[in-house]
Amino acid sequence: MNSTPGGIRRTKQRDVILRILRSTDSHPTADWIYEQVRREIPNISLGTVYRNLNRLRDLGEIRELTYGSTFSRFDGNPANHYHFICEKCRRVLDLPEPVHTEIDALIAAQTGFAVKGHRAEFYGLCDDCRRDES
Amino acid sequence: MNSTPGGIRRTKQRDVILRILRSTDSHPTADWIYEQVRREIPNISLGTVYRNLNRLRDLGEIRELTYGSTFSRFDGNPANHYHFICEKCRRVLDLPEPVHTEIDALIAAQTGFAVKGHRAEFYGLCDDCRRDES
DNA sequence: TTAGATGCAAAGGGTTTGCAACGTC
DNA sequence: GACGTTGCAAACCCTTTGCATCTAA
Repeated sequence: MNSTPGGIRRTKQRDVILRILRSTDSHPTADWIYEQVRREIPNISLGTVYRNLNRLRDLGEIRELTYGSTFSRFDGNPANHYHFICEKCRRVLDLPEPVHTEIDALIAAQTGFAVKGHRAEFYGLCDDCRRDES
Repeated sequence: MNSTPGGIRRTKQRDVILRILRSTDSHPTADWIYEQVRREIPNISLGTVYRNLNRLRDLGEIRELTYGSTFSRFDGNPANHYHFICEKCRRVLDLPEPVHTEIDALIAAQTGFAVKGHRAEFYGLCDDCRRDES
C-alpha cells in the first residue's frame, strides 16, 4: 500500500534552465533562455524550455512577468489608477486608493533614473470570492 | 505649400469602440470589445478593432494592461520586488526599494478584499538612456 | 519497471499586416 | 481628389500540446 504519488523528477534540462535564470538579472525571454541552454544541451527543444519554466513558476522557484494572461485587457479610464486582480474569478477591478506618487520620487533619488510613474496591481480574493471560500 | 501633415481621421468605428470602452469598468479584452461593437456595426473586422485600440492607446485615450509586450519575461529571483522598465531601451531592472506592504493593508481595509500582495513596475528612463537624451 | 520528462513538429490563439475598396476632410 | 481607414484573410509570433521515445527513481 504505497501511497506516494510519484511526483516531479529532476532532470538535467531543468537544472540548467534554473541555473541560467538564477545567474542573470536581465529578466530574459523564453527564447533567450533557450539560446543559452542550447550551448550546454544543443538538442534541447523550445517546448521543454517552456514546460520547465512553467513548472518552476508553479513551484515558486521563479517569477513570470505578465498580467497573468497572454492577451491584453483594455481600460477606458486613461488616468493612472491601481488595479485589483481576483485570483479566483480573474476579474480586474479598479481601486479607490490614490496613486502613491511619493514612491516615484523615492526611487528617483535612490537610482538616479527619470521616474515618470508606476503601475501596480494588487491580488488576492475579491469580496464575492472571499465569501465563497469560507 | 501646405505643410499640414494630414493626421488622423474620425471614423464611426473608432467612436463606437471608444464609447463602449468608456461605458464599462470591466477591463475587457479586444475580443469582447469586438463582440460589442458588432451589435452596432455588424461587419466590422477584428483587425479594425485592434488598429483602433492601438491608436487610442497611443493617443492616451485608453490604457492597455500588459507588461508592454506580448511575450513573457522571467525573473530568477522568486522574492517579490519592484521593477523598473526603461521606456527607451526596454530593459527591465530590479529596484532596491522595499515592497510597501502597508498599502496592502490600506486597500484591504478600504475594500474588504483579501489582499495577498501587489506587483509594481515603475517606468521612465534609466540612467544610461537619460544621459543620451540631454 | 514505470510513470514522468523530452524532442519534434504540428496546432493554438491573440495580434498584426498587405491590399483593394471605401470614406473623411 | 488625396490620403487615412476599413474589411478580409493571410501571416506572425509566442506558447502549448500530442505522441513516441527516453530516463530518473
